[in-house]
Amino acid sequence: MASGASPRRRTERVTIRDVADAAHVSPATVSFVLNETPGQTIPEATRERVRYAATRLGYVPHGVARALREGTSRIVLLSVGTFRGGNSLDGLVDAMRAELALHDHALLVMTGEVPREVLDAVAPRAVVDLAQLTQDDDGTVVGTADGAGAGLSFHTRTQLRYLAEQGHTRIAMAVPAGDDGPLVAARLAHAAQAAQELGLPPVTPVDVDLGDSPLTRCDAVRRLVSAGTVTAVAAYDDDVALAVLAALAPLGLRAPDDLAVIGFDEGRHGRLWSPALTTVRIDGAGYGRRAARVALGLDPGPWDHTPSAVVRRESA
Amino acid sequence: MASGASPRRRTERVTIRDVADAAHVSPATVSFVLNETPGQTIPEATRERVRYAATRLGYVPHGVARALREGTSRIVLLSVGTFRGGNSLDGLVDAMRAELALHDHALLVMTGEVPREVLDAVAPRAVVDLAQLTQDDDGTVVGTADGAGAGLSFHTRTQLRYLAEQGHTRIAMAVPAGDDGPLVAARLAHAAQAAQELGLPPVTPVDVDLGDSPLTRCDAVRRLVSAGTVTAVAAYDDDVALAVLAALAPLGLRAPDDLAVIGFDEGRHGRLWSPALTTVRIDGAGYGRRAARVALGLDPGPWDHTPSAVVRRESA
DNA sequence: CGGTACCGCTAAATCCATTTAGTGACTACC
DNA sequence: GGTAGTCACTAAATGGATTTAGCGGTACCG
Repeated sequence: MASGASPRRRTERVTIRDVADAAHVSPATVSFVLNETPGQTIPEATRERVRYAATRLGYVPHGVARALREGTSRIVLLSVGTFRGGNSLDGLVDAMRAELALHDHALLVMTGEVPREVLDAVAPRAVVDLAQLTQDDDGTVVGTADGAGAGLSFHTRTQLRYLAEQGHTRIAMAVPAGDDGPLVAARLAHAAQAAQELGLPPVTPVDVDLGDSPLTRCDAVRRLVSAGTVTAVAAYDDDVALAVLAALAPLGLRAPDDLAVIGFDEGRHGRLWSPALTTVRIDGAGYGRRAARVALGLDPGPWDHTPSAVVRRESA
Repeated sequence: MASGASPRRRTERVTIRDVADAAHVSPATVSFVLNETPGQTIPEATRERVRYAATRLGYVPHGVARALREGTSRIVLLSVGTFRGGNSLDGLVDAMRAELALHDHALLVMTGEVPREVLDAVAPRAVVDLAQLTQDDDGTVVGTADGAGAGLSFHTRTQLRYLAEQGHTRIAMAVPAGDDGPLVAARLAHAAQAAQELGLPPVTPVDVDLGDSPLTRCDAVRRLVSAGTVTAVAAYDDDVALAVLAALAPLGLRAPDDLAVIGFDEGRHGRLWSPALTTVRIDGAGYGRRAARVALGLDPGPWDHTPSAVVRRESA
């Protein structure tokens, strides 16, 4: 059958059949060779023929066909949600990509929710949600109790420890107003835990309005300072920290003397500010590698993150 | 590996065959009805049966299978340089998504280059590069001269016009040092063109180092000001503008009196600065809609972007 | 009445890689 | 000699939707 009379080449695509024909074997054999399928006994001479033909023709397996057969594509989706600004994300993505590449997978990074149509068309091997990943409680998902969650809590401790070392004990944590996402909750929880471990009194949560109203921001900060309840603010991230710094100036206050401010997950703007923002630099690579391995169902291996470091500048 | 449980778990997926059986027709008929394939004569009674069965069973066509058959998935890939671009990107993405949804397509946003494996696994209908519209029908690039380019040039003119209205004639354009990307080149070209149209002398390009070296930044800015060659700076984007502002302070200079500074594509930080950054707000929606239509091979229709607006604050 | 046109629908091919079941040829061992 | 086992490889099924070719029937035209 399949009378070779009319090879209707619709596409230019080189298929496994082309390789098979060129190497004088069947498509099955080609698949076995190229995938190094275990349990097949194929002499080196044949393997060589197949590989040579594949290379010569420039054969690349059709990802879609493979996905149909295998059930999922060799893609992992990373959903970064509304995660904005943190520089550690770059490192995380790079490391994740590298680790996935070792296992013949690719990484697709998306912002926000993953729409069903995308899920359906891409059929990713796994979906990693950054929010879940960083969640403390051993998630249903990729995060494990001693995994990323512990990592985040670790970095929050770094942040608070620095303030404590500077002599601060009455500390607030500034979080973006109106954000009830899991990341905010996680940060507050980690702060509470870290405060306890460091022998500090509980941190006060403070909402900071990141919107267009400077007045609201100033209000929140004024209340903080005038009440004299706190001497330092650990911010949710660098953006929040900058908002706090921006609110200080019109009040005639200045960091770090009137209020020490430390950011988190170093961004690109803190450096430019005056006073320059002291913050915490997080190396995302460890998380990335780990997330990749978990996503593929592999043993994540030992925890290997680089300790977070305080970037000491002027604001704290 | 780590499993005795049968991996042969049949998927619960409802296929077109299930719908066909339930509606007592063939899969072909189901396909015709659900896709409203033109040229088929199917009585309303049958259509109703099919649609009812599909709804009742919760049938969703398998994107991968469809992509295999059709040659491409119903996904359009948008490749952006970086997530941290201007805010207009949000509007652009939203509008693009909406327009694509009208045609039963989904949008996938990626940072940076699209790796070949992803291209291969997703088989997108088209790839849109933010810097240059490209279509991936057969790998050919279909950048349109009056595409995003014309729009960008329009906004650059808005930026320069504002400075001209404030009485400035000697103007520099600050671009990120070390970035030789197409966007930078385009901005400079547009600025040259706009200057000519506005009857201004040519704008001076200035490299601004966004890296960790404040000294370099200050140098560049000092040269600008002390030479007295320019009185205003139009920045490549808000980040560059902030870097310029940050360089002014240690020199004892202040915007807008010593040097007027205007940003571009309003970001989130300019508002916080002192002096607050005057910038240009761009509505990305028009571009998004257009990009979507071009990607699908439809008539893009007339330009429908909202005119860009100057966000007047303090720095210019 | 023969021809044709259309209606309503279906069988089967197609897209491409993977994988199961198996075949023919050969060797090994009792 | 016969059974078993290995080797080297292949045919065919599989995944699910789309689409072409076409079938049996009715209606209409000349």
